[in-house]
Amino acid sequence: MPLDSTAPNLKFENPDSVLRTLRARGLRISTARRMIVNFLFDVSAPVSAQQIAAGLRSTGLDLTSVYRNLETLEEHGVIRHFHAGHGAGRYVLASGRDQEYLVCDRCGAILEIDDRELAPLREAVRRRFGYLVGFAHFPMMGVCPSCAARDRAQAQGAAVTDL
Amino acid sequence: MPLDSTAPNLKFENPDSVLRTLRARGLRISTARRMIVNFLFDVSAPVSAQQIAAGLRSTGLDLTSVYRNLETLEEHGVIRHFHAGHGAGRYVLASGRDQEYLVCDRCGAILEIDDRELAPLREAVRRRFGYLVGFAHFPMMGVCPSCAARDRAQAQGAAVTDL
DNA sequence: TTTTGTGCAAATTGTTTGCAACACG
DNA sequence: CGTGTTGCAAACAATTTGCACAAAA
Repeated sequence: MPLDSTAPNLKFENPDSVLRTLRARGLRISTARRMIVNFLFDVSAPVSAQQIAAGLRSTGLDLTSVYRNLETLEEHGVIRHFHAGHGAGRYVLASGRDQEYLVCDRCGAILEIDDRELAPLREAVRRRFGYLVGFAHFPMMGVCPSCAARDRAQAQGAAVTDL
Repeated sequence: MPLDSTAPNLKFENPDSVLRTLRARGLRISTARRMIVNFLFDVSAPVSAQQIAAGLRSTGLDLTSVYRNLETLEEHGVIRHFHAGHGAGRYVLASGRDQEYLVCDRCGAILEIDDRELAPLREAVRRRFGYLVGFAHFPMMGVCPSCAARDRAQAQGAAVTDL
């Protein structure tokens, strides 16, 4: 089980199955709720509350309602959120799998990783330092392959220039 | 070299050596500056701007000045800062070593680690995912040994109760 | 005396809260 | 119809910025 699990990590095929689940759990299906769930299905990538509100601006949806809905959706296990470095939290639909993340400091690229892939790494940290780490809520931050390549190219250029 | 290195990572024996360095770099030694440097030496632990301002409240030091000084001190390589999960950034004196951190989600405990100790781990991530990760600016977050022990104790108690 | 640095007020970003009106079931 | 939800205004926390004044060198 992942460290940050509070609510169950459910999996949904489509927006309606999410809404039905919410209904079954005693929540009402407001238009705001429906729009947010649809939006998350459409983008199918981690987005901020602002981005959701912006994407749904035309409908007059309020940022506050976005935050409140994200909170309830997360409580009921249909979404999750994590923090990609500085800046706003990112919300994603639950996938049924336990995912952790690798985020690029430079370009913001997000690499989703099945938590089993990082199990050896977490285990190594546990053995060495006694900490039970997790990268689902606070991802590992670093430089992605393409930014690293760009860095190397620049270093190369600089070296030539330096001659 | 650590990923987040911008300014040199210097090492100082005492507040005055810091101040002399700053002076040598053309900065003025204001009372605010001196107090902040002294404070960082006194606590010798990662602290927030608020904590610094609070610790020096009696002197009428303004939070804004704390932030501005921390910024210049960092630019000149005498301090560093990192983000321990939610909440305010933490500032520490530079140590001459490259350090990374492990932070407890629950109790906030901070474990300082020489970056060489995490080199194999970073290397494993690089090989497997291509990302060059670092834990100096965004530490690994997890549950520290004592919180984990407490969790286990509670689980034990719950299990007994559940009978 | 010339900059550099300071305090104070105000703006910014991300997020939360209080409350009256509203609408789902 | 009743209570879960909404929008709006306001509060909040962390941090930044503008500006006139103070103080190092």
